[in-house]
Amino acid sequence: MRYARIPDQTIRRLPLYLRALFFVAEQGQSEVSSKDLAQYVGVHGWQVRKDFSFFGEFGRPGVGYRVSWLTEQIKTILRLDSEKKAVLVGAGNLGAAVLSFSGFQKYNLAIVAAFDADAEKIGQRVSGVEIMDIACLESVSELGATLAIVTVPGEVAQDVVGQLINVGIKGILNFTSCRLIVPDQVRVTNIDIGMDLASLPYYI
Amino acid sequence: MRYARIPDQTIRRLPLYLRALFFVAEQGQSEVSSKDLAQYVGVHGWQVRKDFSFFGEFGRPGVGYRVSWLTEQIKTILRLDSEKKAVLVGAGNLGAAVLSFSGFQKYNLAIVAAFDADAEKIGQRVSGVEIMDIACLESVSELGATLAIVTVPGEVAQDVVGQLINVGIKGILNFTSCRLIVPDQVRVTNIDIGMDLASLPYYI
DNA sequence: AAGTGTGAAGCAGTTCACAGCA
DNA sequence: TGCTGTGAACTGCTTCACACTT
Repeated sequence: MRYARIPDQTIRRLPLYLRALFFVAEQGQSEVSSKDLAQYVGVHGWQVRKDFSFFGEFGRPGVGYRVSWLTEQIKTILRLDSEKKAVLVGAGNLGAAVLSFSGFQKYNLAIVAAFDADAEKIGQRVSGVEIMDIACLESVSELGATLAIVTVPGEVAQDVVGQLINVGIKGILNFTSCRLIVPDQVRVTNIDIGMDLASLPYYI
Repeated sequence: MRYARIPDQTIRRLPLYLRALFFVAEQGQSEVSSKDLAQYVGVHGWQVRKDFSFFGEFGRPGVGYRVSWLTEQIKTILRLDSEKKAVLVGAGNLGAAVLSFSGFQKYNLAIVAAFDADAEKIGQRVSGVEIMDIACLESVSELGATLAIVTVPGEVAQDVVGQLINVGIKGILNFTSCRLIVPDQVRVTNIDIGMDLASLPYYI
């Protein structure tokens, strides 16, 4: 099944497997079976094995998967084998909370700069990252950042995103409740806290 | 097609339609076509019509959908026609950012209390919500809250969630990077910022 | 003329069952 | 014996085409 077209759903599960592998490694395990890995992710063993089978033969029958090696494989597939740089735009409450978040490192991600329009905030440091003037957004290309986290007010989101694309940003994590219009080569992931909470009552 | 079993994917799109309807209403439109609504959500018109067809006949041929009426229908389906109460646990950076978020109201959601373990924070008010001692979590049942937002450190997440379920919480918005183990009647939505950002490099 | 509602076709992802390997 | 890898069956969602309504 190697080298076939990879189902989108499989790709979406890979980060979950990676997170589970971090957890398994912390427990001190060096081998893990598809069944155990599946349990941490909330799927079945056959789903795990099928997903991996699209990329090659990762495991050893009768034994399972070597945790460290599998981790590297998935990191490589997800392009997390080399460090990726991200910038944050909008250093309000939510932006500052994201800057203080320490969980990016294990994915080889680094926030290298933050931007805001508020003169009060410019020059200040939040969690070791200096807030720069949003008018200086062109410096993003020199920093080599390809990812952006957008935590600005909704009214300016589309405008900011247009500028980000101009300076070479290819992936956007959008915390505003606006649908962003971007060219095909740019990927957007939306996190809409209000909508996510509003999705729950249906199921209860 | 009315009264058939509703596809899960359809349910997941309903909050997106609702958000789009809020936007359309703000523009002052009172009617909207499936094609226009689809554009705001990023799907095709036939998808919108098919989704709505599971619930009944919502539109008028040649005209479109009445914005206000359709909004009410979707709110009813999603159980957002009456106010739902939520509590927040963990008033750190991220928790405070969520408390200051003003986008819950239009979904008929209200954060009625916040909890933290830090004695320094207890008694303080953040965005009009008083921080209470996490030891007093049982007061949640008196408040009538059924939803919870969990922004505590990962190490205590599972423990906190166990307590929340004991006091009647049925839906959880989980911001920690831990998989929560909950009974079948409890629904969890996970937001893992690190993992979400880590998903982007594959596509670029 | 414009736009909805839906049966049927097509496609993608999930699940199964089991052969094969350590 | 235990666990992986995978063709084949199955399931469910998406897409289409068009009859029907205003």
